[in-house]
Amino acid sequence: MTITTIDEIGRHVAADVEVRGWVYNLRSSGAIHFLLLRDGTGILQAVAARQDLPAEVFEAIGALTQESSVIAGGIVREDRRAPGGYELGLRRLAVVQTAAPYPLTPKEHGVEFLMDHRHLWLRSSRPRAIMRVRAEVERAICDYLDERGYVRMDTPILTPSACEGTSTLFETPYFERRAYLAQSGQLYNEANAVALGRVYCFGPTFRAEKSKTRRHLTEFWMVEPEAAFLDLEGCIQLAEGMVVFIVQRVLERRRKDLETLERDIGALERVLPPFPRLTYDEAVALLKAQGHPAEWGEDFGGDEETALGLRYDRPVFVHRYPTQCKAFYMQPAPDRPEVVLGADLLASEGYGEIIGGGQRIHDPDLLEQRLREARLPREEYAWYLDLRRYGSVPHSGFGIGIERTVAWICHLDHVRETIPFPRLINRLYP
RNA sequence: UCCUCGGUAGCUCAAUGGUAGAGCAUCCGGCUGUUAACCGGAGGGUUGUAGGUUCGAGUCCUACCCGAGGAGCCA
Repeated sequence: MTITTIDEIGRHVAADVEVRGWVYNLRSSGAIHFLLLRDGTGILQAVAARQDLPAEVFEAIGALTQESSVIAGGIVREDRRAPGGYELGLRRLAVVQTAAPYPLTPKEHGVEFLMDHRHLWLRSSRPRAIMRVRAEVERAICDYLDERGYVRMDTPILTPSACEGTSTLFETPYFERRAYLAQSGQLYNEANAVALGRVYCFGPTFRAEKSKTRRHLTEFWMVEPEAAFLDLEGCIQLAEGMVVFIVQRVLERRRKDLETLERDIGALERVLPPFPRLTYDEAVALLKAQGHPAEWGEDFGGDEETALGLRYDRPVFVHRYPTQCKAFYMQPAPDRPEVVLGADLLASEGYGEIIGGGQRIHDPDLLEQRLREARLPREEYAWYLDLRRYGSVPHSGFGIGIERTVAWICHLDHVRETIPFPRLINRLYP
């Protein structure tokens, strides 16, 4: 007798095995019970025939409730009538716990109810598939960067300054002072990149914006690579290679989960280099031609990002945004200071921005000037300015949002399904 | 903060201003190959909250609360 998981059940045909898991569903026909078991790796039909089991065990199976935990033993056999092609002919069954009436029935539920029961909802097929894709995306990103000599250096979550930009931060007491939850590892990454050459951080970020849209969370995860001696072109190539690598890896290792989600796999298979590139100027012209009220100098809204992303069958880079709508540290183009050497990557199928980044200012005088123009307190940035005083070099980096990337790859309606316990403006429980 | 839509049984939803119902879930019974199984029966309600109009309000009016979608916002 061997203990096995459901995903490996096919290796044990005709063997006596034990499966440990939970009751997903029970159908009964009087003298035969069909018990669907799940164990986190898959779903298996277990069949209990009256003649094969002691009467009390047969009765106990018939009385099982959804999500009761059990240890089931029996003979594995192939059967075309069974979901998945294999089933377990039950010989033994021990009930670990009989579950109370389970709130999530095998019927449709509304968003609010599901979100209130997120701790239970995670047991369902769809969230399980999404979580496996998310884990694969995270691992692919780390593998891609590790293979290219990038060193993971985690940046602080508690930070002293509230004045990094226009975004609203979460504030928290810090002994006798105040601290703020990080909205990016960007600035610290730049210090790290000068120390180790190529680095990345991978952590949660926090934004206290009152955004209520399908692409915003207040707590989300970002990977941010940063490299010394990297220009905008190198930065774009690094980002393009990463996105292609992620998609290929998910297609290779998590195809079953994409099928569970009924994802159009052909659309993902078309995500190959080179990605189209538009300058911001070209993007504005295209949007105007389509009737969008895009004005030069304004950042794109959700509708504009969606419209641009829908034009191509793979993600599109938009680069050289107006200096006025981007962060103070973005490097102005040498021949055209009204635009910066930055690029955003807009996902295909209308999913909007998944990557933002570019080249940073390396000239100390220019950085001081931009700090003044942005009315940021110089003393808060003394250490950041130091990076330009001691061996400053051109450098670049970008941030990729995990949740938006997973939502795009899984083709989900909302980023809240890409993280186990999403934090939204009106959602802190569970 | 603004706009739109919504809140009825544990869940998903019905109900011309006139007796609050169905499916699923739960409980009882039936069925030896079920596929969100099926068949029969039972229990289950302060219709988001507070007012108002009316002979009579789930339904109409006002305010508030909660949720969804979107806008603004979002280095």
